Amino acid sequence: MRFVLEIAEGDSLYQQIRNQVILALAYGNLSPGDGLPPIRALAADLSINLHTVHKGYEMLEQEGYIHLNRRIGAVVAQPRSPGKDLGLWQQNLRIRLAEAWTQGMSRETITQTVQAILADFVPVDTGRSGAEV
Amino acid sequence: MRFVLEIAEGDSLYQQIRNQVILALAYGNLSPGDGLPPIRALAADLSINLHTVHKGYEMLEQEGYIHLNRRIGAVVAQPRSPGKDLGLWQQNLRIRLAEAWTQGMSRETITQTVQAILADFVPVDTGRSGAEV
Amino acid sequence: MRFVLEIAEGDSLYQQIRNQVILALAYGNLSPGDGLPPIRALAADLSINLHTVHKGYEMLEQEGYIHLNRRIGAVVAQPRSPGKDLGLWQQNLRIRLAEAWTQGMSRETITQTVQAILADFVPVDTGRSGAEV
Amino acid sequence: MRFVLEIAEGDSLYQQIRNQVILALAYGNLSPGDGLPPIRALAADLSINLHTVHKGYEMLEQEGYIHLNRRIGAVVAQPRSPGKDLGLWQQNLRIRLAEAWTQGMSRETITQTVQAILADFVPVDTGRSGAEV
DNA sequence: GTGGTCTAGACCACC
DNA sequence: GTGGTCTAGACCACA
Repeated sequence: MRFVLEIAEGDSLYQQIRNQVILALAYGNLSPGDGLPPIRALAADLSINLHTVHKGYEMLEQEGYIHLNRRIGAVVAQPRSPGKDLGLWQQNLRIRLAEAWTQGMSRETITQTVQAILADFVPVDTGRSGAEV
Repeated sequence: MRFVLEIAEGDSLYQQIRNQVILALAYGNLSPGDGLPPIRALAADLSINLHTVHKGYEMLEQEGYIHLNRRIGAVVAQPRSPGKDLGLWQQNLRIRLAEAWTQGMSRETITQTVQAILADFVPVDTGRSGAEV
Repeated sequence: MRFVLEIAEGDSLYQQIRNQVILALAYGNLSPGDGLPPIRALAADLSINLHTVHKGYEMLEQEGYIHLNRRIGAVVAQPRSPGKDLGLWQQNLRIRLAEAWTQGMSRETITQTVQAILADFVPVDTGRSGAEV
Repeated sequence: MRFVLEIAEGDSLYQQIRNQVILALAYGNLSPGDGLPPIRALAADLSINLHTVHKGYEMLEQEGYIHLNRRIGAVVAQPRSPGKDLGLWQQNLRIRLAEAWTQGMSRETITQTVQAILADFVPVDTGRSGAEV
């Protein structure tokens, strides 16, 4: 997979790494069992520090998205049970939607935007896969 | 409107103030023309620093949500055109949805969650005033 | 509270910091609402690096034991819902008990040891408290 | 006995091997005099490195659980006197219990959990042999 | 003055 | 060669 860091957003570098991995998962560019680039390699590739990548990977591991393993590096985990703090997530979503709403976007437009995004998502592949890494 | 700050949230205090105002707008607890609490009063009420409240208000003004006026204080602005940086907003929304998707939430569940949130939103009243502050 | 780092155990430094805080909580030397030493101060006190302390605090925050806040530093959180991954914890406990068992410790002796430890624990104080920091 | 390695566990592979042997001993699936699988066989079976298995066995030998013999392989030793570093073990147990306690588990619940685990343990059979390996 | 992020470089544990 | 830990020092964001 290709990582593209859109620097200059509000998000920190490691947050962006975390987000990119999750997006890649949702879009099917990354599947359970796939390996992520070694920390050092990705760091070199992005010209950022090793520790910054490490922190991004650590965050993903905490959230259950990947496993970090000394032997085989970082691999995408099988999707687990709910886990996620749903309340915090919903509150965040609520704010995002409120932003659109107060900007004059109609319920229909917002819903369509959401649908359009969801339409591109791909079911998480539980089996093997040869996604490019 | 009542401001409630969650000290434990990941968002900074001024971000929370900003978010609460937008949510209040979406839920109809605040309408264009309404006045926001004076900076000093709110700061005292929340027992936080003046600067923090000011920063929150400043952010809202930059985004076009309110007008800051030394004489009459902060008042909610009329909704403007799509001013918002749509690309950044969509990208943020996309990540939020991808989080849910990769956690196993179905399109239907996600859509329902969105609908449920939108259902509670109230059209921004462009010709009223006097909402309790 | 006093931190005593028993170096040379298998645990890493930040793990030991994490453990000490949890023990302090169990023994009532630390209560919800209490402040932990600032990262830099503790680091200096223990003659270890700032980042090592930071990682320990971060771990505690992830586990819900404390809140990290730019304004007021690290404070002990109110006890939350279950949270903890019970399965992993039980497996760890099981191994610990199996070690004792296979060393010839009787059920009675093991139980007594556990009781003795539990006897010294103090209910988590939900109210204010003036525990020394 | 069957070895099952959890790649996602925090413990290293050789630690897991060591733990599984001790658990097998406690549960009576392994008894003094029994032979452990040959290093090569186990390594092949788990598809891990020879060194890793060897390190696990070495650890067990240092702790007095097994004897390593070039001719007859690894055999479970007779239980010895309290050899174990009791202080370290107790401290570890104390932390485990403190975790549960600070998560709100009551003395009764913790004790019951301990009892439930102990109930399944089987006295180490000092005069048997031939358990399936 | 507090924590948060990023960089840099070293050494270790595991495999 | 992989991730894990620790050190060191800089700069930023928030209050």
